[in-house]
Amino acid sequence: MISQTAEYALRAVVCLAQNFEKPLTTVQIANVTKVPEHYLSKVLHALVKGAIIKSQRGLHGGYLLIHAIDQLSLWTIINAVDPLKRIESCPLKLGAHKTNLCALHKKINQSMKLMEDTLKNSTVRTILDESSLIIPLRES
Amino acid sequence: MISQTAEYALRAVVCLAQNFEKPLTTVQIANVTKVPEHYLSKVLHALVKGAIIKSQRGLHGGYLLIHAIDQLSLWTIINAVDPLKRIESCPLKLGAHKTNLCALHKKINQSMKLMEDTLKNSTVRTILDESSLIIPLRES
DNA sequence: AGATAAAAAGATATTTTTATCTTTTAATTG
DNA sequence: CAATTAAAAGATAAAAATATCTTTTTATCT
Repeated sequence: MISQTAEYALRAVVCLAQNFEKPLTTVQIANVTKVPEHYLSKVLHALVKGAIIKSQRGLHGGYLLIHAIDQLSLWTIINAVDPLKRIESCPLKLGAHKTNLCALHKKINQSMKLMEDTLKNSTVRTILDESSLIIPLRES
Repeated sequence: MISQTAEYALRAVVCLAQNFEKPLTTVQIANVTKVPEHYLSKVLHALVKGAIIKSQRGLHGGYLLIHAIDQLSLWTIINAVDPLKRIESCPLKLGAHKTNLCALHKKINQSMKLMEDTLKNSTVRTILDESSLIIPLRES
């Protein structure tokens, strides 16, 4: 439903949000998020290209969030690495359904929109603030 | 978001619902739904195993719906071929998050639940009834 | 019983996603 | 400038999803 890659991206950004002062390296993020290190490196790169985070090479380098955490939605993060594509046109390519999706695809699309809207309305800050005793990525 | 396989299953069931009197063969369904014939055969088989449809071999055989179309939800169909798995436990396997998901996974899960609920509340009848000029799977 | 129709089952292939490993490039520090 | 650190880039591998093709089994009809 949400790809592994998207889940990894969300973890990485939450991790960066929890440590927003200093750059974190791939290895550090991998340790906290439990994402395979080398795969994470690709995901982080996608987030850089998607302008969610920025990277700094060399000593004391690593990754930093670009956005304020209350401006950054889960949807934005997911979309940077693995767009949740809605149904824009008839999957069967029926001409008659071009402008108007049929009830089946409308309904599927609507259900996906609800999910999308929820993710659009959830900022990283929401996630950090809602954590009480259970802190994202933290064991205790 | 919804797998290709699930989309195919939905199309197949809608097709059967539109022709509920007589069994339709794989080839017939494939033609209407524009699903690759041999792949469809696997999907239909999964629907049989999932007790959504029944099959009849031999001459005049094919597939038939088992359920009344107003008892059958899109979710049930999708689940038979490609379960939309919600987040049941912490993907990081953090002990502290065992009973209580963290805010991140709660939120992802909640967004998936909305989608799931929409699909649970949509029956095949809803889909057929809502079609006015635009009929599912039909060109004109 | 024999011919035919159609699903079931199984084998193989292709594509996409996820994961790993290595080499290259860029930044920092002494 | 040399050494070190870390991201970027590229190459390869493994796994999962999707697709195709062939053979087998079961049912129907004459």
